Amino acid sequence: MASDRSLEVLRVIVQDYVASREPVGSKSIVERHSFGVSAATIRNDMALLEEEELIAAPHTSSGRIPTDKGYRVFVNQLADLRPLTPAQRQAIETFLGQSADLDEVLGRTVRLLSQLTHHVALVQYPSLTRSRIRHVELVPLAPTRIMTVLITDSGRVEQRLVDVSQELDAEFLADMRDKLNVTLGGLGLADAAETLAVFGERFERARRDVVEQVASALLEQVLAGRTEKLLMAGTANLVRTEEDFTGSIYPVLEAIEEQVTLLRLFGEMEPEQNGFSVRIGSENASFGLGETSVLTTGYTSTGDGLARLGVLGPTRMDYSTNIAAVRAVARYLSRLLGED
Amino acid sequence: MASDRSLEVLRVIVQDYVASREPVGSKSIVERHSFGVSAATIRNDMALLEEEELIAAPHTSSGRIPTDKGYRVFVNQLADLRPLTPAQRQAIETFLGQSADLDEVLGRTVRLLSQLTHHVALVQYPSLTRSRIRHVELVPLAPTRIMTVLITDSGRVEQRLVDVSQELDAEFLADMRDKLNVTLGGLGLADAAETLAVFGERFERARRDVVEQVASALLEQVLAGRTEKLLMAGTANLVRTEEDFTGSIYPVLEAIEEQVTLLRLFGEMEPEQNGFSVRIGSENASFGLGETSVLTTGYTSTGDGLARLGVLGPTRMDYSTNIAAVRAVARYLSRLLGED
DNA sequence: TATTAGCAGTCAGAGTGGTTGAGTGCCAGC
DNA sequence: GCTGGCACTCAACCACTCTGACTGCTAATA
Repeated sequence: MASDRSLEVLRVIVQDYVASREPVGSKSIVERHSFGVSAATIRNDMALLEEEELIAAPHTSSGRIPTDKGYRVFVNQLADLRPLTPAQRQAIETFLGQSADLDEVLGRTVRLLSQLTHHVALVQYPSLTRSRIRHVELVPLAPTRIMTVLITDSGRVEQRLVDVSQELDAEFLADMRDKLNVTLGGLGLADAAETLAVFGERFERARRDVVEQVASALLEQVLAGRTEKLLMAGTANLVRTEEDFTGSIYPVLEAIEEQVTLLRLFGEMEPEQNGFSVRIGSENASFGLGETSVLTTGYTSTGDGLARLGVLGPTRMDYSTNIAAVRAVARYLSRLLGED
Repeated sequence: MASDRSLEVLRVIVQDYVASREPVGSKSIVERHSFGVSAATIRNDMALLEEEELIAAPHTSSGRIPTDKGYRVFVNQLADLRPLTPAQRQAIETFLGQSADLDEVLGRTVRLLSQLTHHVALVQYPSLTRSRIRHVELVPLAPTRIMTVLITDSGRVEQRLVDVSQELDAEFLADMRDKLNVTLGGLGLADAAETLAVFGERFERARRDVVEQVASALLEQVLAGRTEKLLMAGTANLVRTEEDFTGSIYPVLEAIEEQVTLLRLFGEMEPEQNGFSVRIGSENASFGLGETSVLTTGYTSTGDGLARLGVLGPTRMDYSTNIAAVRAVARYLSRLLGED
């Protein structure tokens, strides 16, 4: 088993490699850190770490770099999160300080997180699955065309167009809207789906067809609410860190442009400890992201852990600082949305 | 002045260079194209073109590549747009065939255009400035907090939260909503702004404060409607064409992530001929996009030329094919949205 | 006057070989 | 368990040469 000191050696190797992007040698370790032992001793420790596959040599006569497994051990041991600088705290305050609607708050959040970490930031919209229907609106656009608008208590607004088979007068529309709101208001989405399926029965025969057309549009919206959405910012940062990737970063960019991929990834990120979750390098290989790490944490919108946010960057990243940033932003965002 | 043949030579230089990414020499021209003259003659023509700064040599003993000015002459002369392949037409049909709401149609359009051209695709939302208010909705979220929803005839939906200073009962809210809809319905946004400014006067003193809070939220939305929005897809393609940029593509990606930049660029793109507009290389230098070309055309949403869409890629791109693709997509989209 | 063939000159890029220096692995001694 | 020392390895760098793809020019030709 690796001794205390060799774990410490792993720690400084990760730190120095992240900072310099160059393989770390035994000599530079004793120079930069006060271990109180000679380079040869460090070499012995490094041999140990290499045996356990926590570090590896790009070529025979070079320093060592951490393996994915090494990063994993490093992160798991990570106790001291580097606290944010006052300037960073300030940035969070001013960025998120003003109230606005959900779209705008999340948009600002994702840009903020990307600026704080200098990596790609991701913010998932609060899932609709657990939220409740607050209001339904029907807007006539043309005699046989209406727009249905669904508003949930998480502040999300979904719209859809529906063509109906007969003309609808304003009165009838208002009546239907009121019935919909009375029936659906406050319902969870799953219950709403059930209710909508039989909603047509409340109306007279002649109107039933058209009501069911509207209801099925709403039903689609309710179901579509489960197909989650996410925001992204700072993809340019991937290019900035291009050298951290062995091949081209094209496939990486392609993968993250595919929202579905990221949503699956988010879905797999079970919270490990106090809501926080880290996936390192090859752990993401199945998503075409084998050279990237993803840090996420949950944030709450209405007192319930609904959605996640985080950053994505090269495996060689400053975990300590970034974890602190993700946590801080999530905390602020939760507080902001919790006020609702 | 450049002769007919030398313009033809320019044409094949652009074509071959775009296809091969390598400087084009006189010998390869006579080999690949049947000019019926010798390489020496072509060289004379090339000397002419170089004098007029339409082509340039990366270094003394190499072939020639087109200058930005050369591309410009080439594009202006472009008569034969390469028609889309049947497969591409098919793709457009199936992609845009199904009706859905505005967000989804535009989202699909931008992805489609990016796939057709293999470049970054841009789609501007129909501007709200010329559109009219279709409906206003007020949704109570909490006793002193409501959400205002603004729906325009271009199908756009804007939402905003507003905190008010006194509790509002449902009746009063319904009354205010009805008054708002009667007053604002069908109004252009400029007129709506004026009307909203004095809207409070219609109510009794005690309520005036709270009405004005709501009205000013709506006013903000009306004004915010002018801050235009655009969608982007296919940024990964910029990385694919990385070699076409002299330095890093980082600043390019940064520039296009800044929506404001692109919107300014779009705003400057006056339609040159039949709505189509091309900006080449250095013509975009002021936006940090001096090595990219942008092709745009307008599309119509409600019978009026409201918004633009287009592609952005390296100056060295296949103008003929891409112009055809942009045009075709704009035509389909106009038809689709015109049905409203 | 427009075109052509031939030839000298240029130069990026690829290939070669030698050198350097950072860094390891190992061993004998403390 | 730690240390100093030494032989060994190998990527990175540099200077150098060689090659081949071009052009530009000139003189001959239709």
